[in-house]
Amino acid sequence: MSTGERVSVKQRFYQFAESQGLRLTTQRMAIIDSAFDTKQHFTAEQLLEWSREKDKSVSRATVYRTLPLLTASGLVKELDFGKAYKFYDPNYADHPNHNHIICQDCDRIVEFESEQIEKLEDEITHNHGFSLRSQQVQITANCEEFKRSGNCRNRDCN
Amino acid sequence: MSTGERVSVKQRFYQFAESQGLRLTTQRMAIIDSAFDTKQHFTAEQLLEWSREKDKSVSRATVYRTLPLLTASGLVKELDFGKAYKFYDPNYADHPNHNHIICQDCDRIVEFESEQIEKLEDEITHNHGFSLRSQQVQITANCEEFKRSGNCRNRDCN
DNA sequence: GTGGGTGCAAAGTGTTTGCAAGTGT
DNA sequence: ACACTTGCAAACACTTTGCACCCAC
Repeated sequence: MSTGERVSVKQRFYQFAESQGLRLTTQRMAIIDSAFDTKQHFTAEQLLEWSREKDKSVSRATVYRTLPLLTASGLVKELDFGKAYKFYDPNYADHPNHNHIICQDCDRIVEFESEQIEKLEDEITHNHGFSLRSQQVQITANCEEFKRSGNCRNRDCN
Repeated sequence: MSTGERVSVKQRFYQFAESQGLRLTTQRMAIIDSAFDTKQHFTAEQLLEWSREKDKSVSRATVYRTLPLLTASGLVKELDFGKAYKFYDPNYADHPNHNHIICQDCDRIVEFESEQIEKLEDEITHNHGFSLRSQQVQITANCEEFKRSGNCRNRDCN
């Protein structure tokens, strides 16, 4: 939650970029900073918008060309919630095994971790003769509160 | 695994169709039969291909117009494995909470169930103030056997 | 200086839709 | 007969790419 934590993730990406010999253009820096200055899940379109606030010259093409670099670093994860567009999650550096509850009422996405589920997944995977590489749990849910009152306390959470 | 089981799922869809007042055109029947005559996960394109084997007049548009009917019945589930196209799984009638291991080496998709994971998911969801509507676990895995020998015993499984 | 990076616009890809013609009930 | 369905092709929405120019190293 601290700012220091965030900065360090960004720094980690810059290290990754350097190790790959990637050039640090102003456009790339605007995109990278936008991606790691938030804890929200974002879409390509949102990332473009944020990046343009920092550097008006950023084009959609460059955003799409930069996204694979972000995911290749392992610091951002691509998520597919079944919509036409993908979401990107910048919180995997700190919480590499977190999962998601997607509320159908308020469109909120809540993250959670469970060592017990991780352990079971690992067991099951090995029992089938595989080794686990990555995992993902998506829970689609409703909140009763929203149904009753037309509002939802989870709206404030994020 | 018995044929009887399969037929009954198909019957269940026909009941659903009737209850919704859907007309049973020859095209629809070709598509429905194709969907429920397999236990494999399929894409829209594969479903079109199978349906055309039964009735050459089936068009891509009709397949795409029928897929939402299949999922609306609850007997087929739409799955997103992060590819450009979606997969459809006709095994949800018998195993409504099953999950998937996706092997990166042999592209095999293995299904599994775990009451323990279900229970944990339910707990976690309620603890966050939600009620669970549906869930989905996707495990991406490697099989060591394939890496060593260039082959994979799971290739035969399905 | 030069090779990687960029913006633009065109192309791609899976999916959806308007419309006139066809068909199950 | 009438409303629901269909095939076709055009339209869509998101993403990718070819190309000439640009700029970080």
